[in-house]
Parts: sequence; C-alpha cells; structure tokens
Amino acid sequence: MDRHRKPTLDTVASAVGVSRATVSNAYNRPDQLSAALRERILETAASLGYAGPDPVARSLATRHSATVGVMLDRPLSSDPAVSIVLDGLASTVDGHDHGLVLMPGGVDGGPRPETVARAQADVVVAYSLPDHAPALDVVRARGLPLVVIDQPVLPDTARVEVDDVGGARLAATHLRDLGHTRFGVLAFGLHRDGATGPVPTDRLPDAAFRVTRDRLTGYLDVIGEAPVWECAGSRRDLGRAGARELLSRTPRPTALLCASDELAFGALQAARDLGLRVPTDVSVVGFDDVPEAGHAEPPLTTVRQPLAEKGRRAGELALRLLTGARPGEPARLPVSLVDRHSAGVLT
Amino acid sequence: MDRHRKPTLDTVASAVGVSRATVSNAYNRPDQLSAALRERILETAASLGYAGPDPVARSLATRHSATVGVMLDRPLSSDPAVSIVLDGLASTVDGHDHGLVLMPGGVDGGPRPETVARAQADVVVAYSLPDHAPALDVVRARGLPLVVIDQPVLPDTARVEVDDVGGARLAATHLRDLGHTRFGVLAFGLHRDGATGPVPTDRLPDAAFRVTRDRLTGYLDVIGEAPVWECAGSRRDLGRAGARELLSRTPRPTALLCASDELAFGALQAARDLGLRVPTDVSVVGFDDVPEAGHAEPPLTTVRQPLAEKGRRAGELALRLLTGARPGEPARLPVSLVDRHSAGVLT
DNA sequence: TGGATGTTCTGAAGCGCTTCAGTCACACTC
DNA sequence: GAGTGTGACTGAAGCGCTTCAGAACATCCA
Repeated sequence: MDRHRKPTLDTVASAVGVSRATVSNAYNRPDQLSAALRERILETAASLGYAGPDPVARSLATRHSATVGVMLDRPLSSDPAVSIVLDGLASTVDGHDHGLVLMPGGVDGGPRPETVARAQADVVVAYSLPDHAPALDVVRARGLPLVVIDQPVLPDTARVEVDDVGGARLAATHLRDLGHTRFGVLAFGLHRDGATGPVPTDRLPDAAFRVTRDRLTGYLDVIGEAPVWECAGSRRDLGRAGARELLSRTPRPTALLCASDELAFGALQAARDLGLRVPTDVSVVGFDDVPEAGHAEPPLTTVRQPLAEKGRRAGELALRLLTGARPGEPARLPVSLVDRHSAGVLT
Repeated sequence: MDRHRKPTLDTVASAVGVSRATVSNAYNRPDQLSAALRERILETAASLGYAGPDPVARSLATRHSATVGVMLDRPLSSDPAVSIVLDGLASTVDGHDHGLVLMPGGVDGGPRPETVARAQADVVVAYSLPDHAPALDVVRARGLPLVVIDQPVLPDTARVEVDDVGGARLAATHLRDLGHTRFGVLAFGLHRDGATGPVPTDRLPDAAFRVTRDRLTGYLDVIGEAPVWECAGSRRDLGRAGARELLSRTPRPTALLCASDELAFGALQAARDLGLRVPTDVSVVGFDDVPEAGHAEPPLTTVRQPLAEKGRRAGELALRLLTGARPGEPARLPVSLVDRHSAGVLT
C-alpha cells in the first residue's frame, strides 16, 4: 500500500468492496445502510488510517463550511472584555458543530481585507468595528451573512448590543445621587483620527462610533455639561493620562465617568499618582464589569453588561442566519449598576 | 442574469470570453496573461459581483487550506496569558496569509475530538494541553503536523517552551536572598484529577504536567522542603483559597511562590483578607508577568516569560512544518525576574 | 528565412466528497 | 400470484477551483 498518500473515501470503498456513496453514508447517514456493513466499513477505515471525510472536500460538496468567522477591531490581548465575548461565541458555535475562524484587527480597526476574502466561513460576526472598516465591504462583496456586535449600525443587518445610553445614565445618576456636581468623563475615540485629548464641544454631536456616542449621551443627559477627555483606545495607560489631566483642573472634578473598566483602572491609578483617595477624594465609575473590576483597589463600581451572553447571542444569531432567517430586530441586552467601592458620597 | 446563484469562475470566464484557466490565472498568476486582459477580467468580475475564487474550492484544488488550527486547554477568558500568546500566533500566521481556527478547551482539558476532526487546517498548534488529551489523538489520526506550546512533551514533535525550571529558581533564589526561610508554594494541578489542596509528598515526583513539574522542581531545588498547595486551575479564586490556607499555618510562611500571576493575585487578596501586609508581613512572587502584574496592589514581583514571542515562535514553527521541515529541537525562550514590590526583605 | 525562443491562452484532468435518482432483492398483503 | 412496499446499496453528476501539458502565434537572431 502506498503509505505516502493519505487514504480517501475510495481507498476505503474499494478495500471493503462497496461504493463510495456507501462509505460516505456510513459516516453521515448511518440509517442508510445496515449496521453490520457500517461496522465493517468503520473498522476497515480505522485499520487503513482513514480519519473520516476530508473537511474541505465535504465543504465543497455540501456548499457550506460549518464555520463562523469573527472579525475583531483590535488585537485580542488588549481588553479582557473581548476574550469573554469571544468565549461565549466560540462555545455556542462549537456546541452546534461549527468551527470558529478568528480574524483579529490590525491597526486600522479591523482585519485586513485579504484575510476576510480568504476566510472559509459561512457567516461572519463583526465585533465592534469602525463604521467604514474595509473588512465589512469584503463581507458584503462575498455575500456572506453578517451579524454585528455593538457597532456599526448597518441597515438590514443582525445585531446584538446593550443599552449603552441607559447604562451610562445609570452610572451618572448614581454619582449624582451621591451628591456629586463636578464631573469629568473619560470617553472612547469620537472619530477615526486616533485623537486623544480634551474634546471641544463641536466634536461631540457627530461622533462616528455608536458606542462612544451613546455612552457619552447617557452621561451628559444626566450631568449636563462636563469636561470630556477622549481616549483613542480602551487602554489603561490612556485612561491614566486622561484622568491625570482631568484631575489636575481647578476646580477638580469629584467624580470620573469612564467609558470602560480598563479606562477606569487607569483613572484609579491616576488618582493614586496624585495622592488622591478613592472614593474619599474622587469617585470613579467604569463600564463593562470585567472580572478584574471586583479585584481592583478599591473594587470598582461599574456598569455591568453581560459579556458572555453577548457572544452567545451573536453565535445564535449567526447560526440562525445560516438557516435563511431574516436579520430581524437587534437583540438588546440589559445592563445594571454594580455598586462596589470606588464611588462614594461627596463629603 | 440569475441573481440568486453566486457567480463563479465560469460565469466570469464566459462573460469575458476566455477560459476558466485564464480567469484563475488573473487572480493567482498575473504573469501568465497580458496586463490588459487581466484588467478586463477583473473589471468584468467586479461588475458581475464576483468576489474572487472561492476559498473552499481553492483549498480542495490546492490541497491546503492555508489555515492553522489552535487548540486550547481551557476557555479563552480564564487567563490573560492565553490571549497574549494567541495574539502573537494570530498575527504571525495572518502575516503569512494564513487563517486561524480557534478550538477552545472544554472541561476535560482540550477541545472536543469532533471539533478537531472537522477543523479545516493544515497544521495545528496545541497550547498547554494535558498529556493525554483526546484532541491530540485526532490530530495524529488525521496526520496533521503539530506544534505544541509548553506541553505535553511528545517525541518527534515541534515545541516551544520556556525555561520553567530556571524561572522558578530565579523566583526562589530572589526570595532566599531576601532572607526568607519559611516558604509556601501555590502550584498548578499535578494530575488530571482536578484535585485542590495540600500536596502529600508522594504525589510530587510523578506529576503529569511538565510545566507544573518543572516549576515545582525549580522552587524546591532552591528552598528545600516546603508546604505545597495544589490548585486545579490557574484561577485567582483558587489561589486565594490556597494562600489563605498556607498563611494560616503555624509557623506562618513569610514568602509565597506562585506558579502563575493569576494565582499570585489570589494570594495578594488572601493576605489582605488576613490583614497581612505585602511585602512587610509576607512576600509573594508570581510567574508569567501578565500586564496586570504591574498594576496590582502592590505591583507584583514575578518571573517574566515572553508570552507574545511564544505565540509568534509557535506560528513560525507551524508555517515551517508546512513546508515539509522536520520538527527539530524544541525552541526554548528565556525568562527573567521582574522585581517589583510584592517581595521584600524579611524584617 | 528558418529554427529557436517567448508569450499568451486553452483543454482536460483532477482535488475528495455528497446526493439523488434509481436498481435490485426480498418481504408483505389481499 | 400480481401488486405494493421497503430496506440496502450504487452510478454518476457535480461542488468551484488549480494546474500542466500543449497549441497558436509572434519575435528574434544568425
């Protein structure tokens, strides 16, 4: 026997003395042949070192690859929230015998177009991509079904999101109820220009990212005007720098609203840098409720969004789209305030 | 035109009036046809809504899918170290125009066998799997090249690892030089039984996991005998519980050696729980140097391993294997001690 | 001017599998 | 004993692409 060439369906078929169709059925439709024959086929296959139908060939023949692609806006490692969402997504599709191909983002907020063009997937989910990510065009060109998590908002497209406005309001209201009146806010990027710094009011209204816009809206709805510092990314160091700025102003804000926990961790650090005590001197509230939030010093008061659930819902939507279902209304998941120890009454 | 059926190579070929081979060449071997014709083909393709050769069909014809699979021992979200390694891996293979299919672990330390059987990949990398993960058998049965990160140690298999023994020695030596003599160690699981608790000495010698074994060896080489607490997973809560136990003994250890940062974070918390100050009352040293280590309270002294580099190297190895290269010697990456503030002189 | 050399394009054979319309043999039923 | 199922298997078409050995024609140099 030729030990160099991998065995195929044929190899097994002729070894057993049946047709290829029958061997195929042995794997895919056990009810189509007698149990005895099936047993014989499987045994022969094993002894031949045949590991089952080749996935690629099967995909071509069936015209689906049983795989969902996921596009991220950034590298995987930057924010734990991403991992959690991804986990929910992965386990959901895996549970339905689908694979997951990962397309992490590069510098320009999304995977490279070539990566997407090459990906073997029946459907793709986009995680919090910028509005005009080139990757999205490729998905459209290929005619693949799409589900987006958080953003961008695309017409006639399946989506799962959380109530960002409501969540932000929760955070702001909590602080206001605690007696705070002088606020500072640490926001995500408003535009794709990677700007970091204080936000002039004219930059506000037309922010390009839905999530940025919504959280900001929620904050400002409640607290009225306030200095906003824009951070190009959800990164601790950017939060630290921004918070340090905000906290150095006179009069100093007594409370900081942060668009993510990661930013809030940075703010906690900035407070330490300046010798301020949290929450005695300044209150800090985050957004996301990543696991670390509960372990911060002090434990972070934050807005919880169901991250794993987001991934799961996206997975279910993707799978549903594969059955030909229409996108339907966006799934909107609830948020809630987790009151820990980084926000306190104004003394 | 039939708007329901996606255009294929043929569609384009007959629209332009050339053979399929030529259209294929337009995409894959521009040098095989005149620039003018190529241009015309690409234009027609675009106007027809043809998004380029179907990846699956191409894979079948070329007999490789340009994809590397990665198997994890656990869910993605549990430890930031995983994300970082994955990131290095993903960007490396993406840079070489290969995709990444993700196979996260379930409960039994590895992806489901069916998942691996179905995955469309030319090569797979296994991240820190248990010695006898079923997933590994499937990889072997399919005859796919394999590169393992950390463990298990398999004969004739490409591998990338760090100097775990050396790293552990570094940590232990540092503590000893600081004057400590009473130690406690927080180790990973020694066996696949998910045991958590104090380790009887007879469980030690034959630990099933290389990483566990090596780090433990490194510690004990330097400090001699010491109480060891086994944690079934690299989880903060397990570290906290274990450390609380260890720190409640009389005489109390003055220094804790932890097999991972995640465990060490738990230990820090346990110290707080008990009203002990770090490093005044007790020193804590971790292993990994995840980003959070620098932000812990106090910043964690730990052994740094080049996580991203590990992923990158694994990616390069995987790609090399695809060219038919032999596995070669395991790549061993260096570790170093990062001296921050969680370990101090014994007072 | 004629063989050698290129350049550009084509035909046809696969890649390894699924699937559907049958064929065949063997029970049943009345 | 004719009709009707039914269970078990097969033949062949096809999924959408790549690739390789040429064919057809132009170009070049001696």
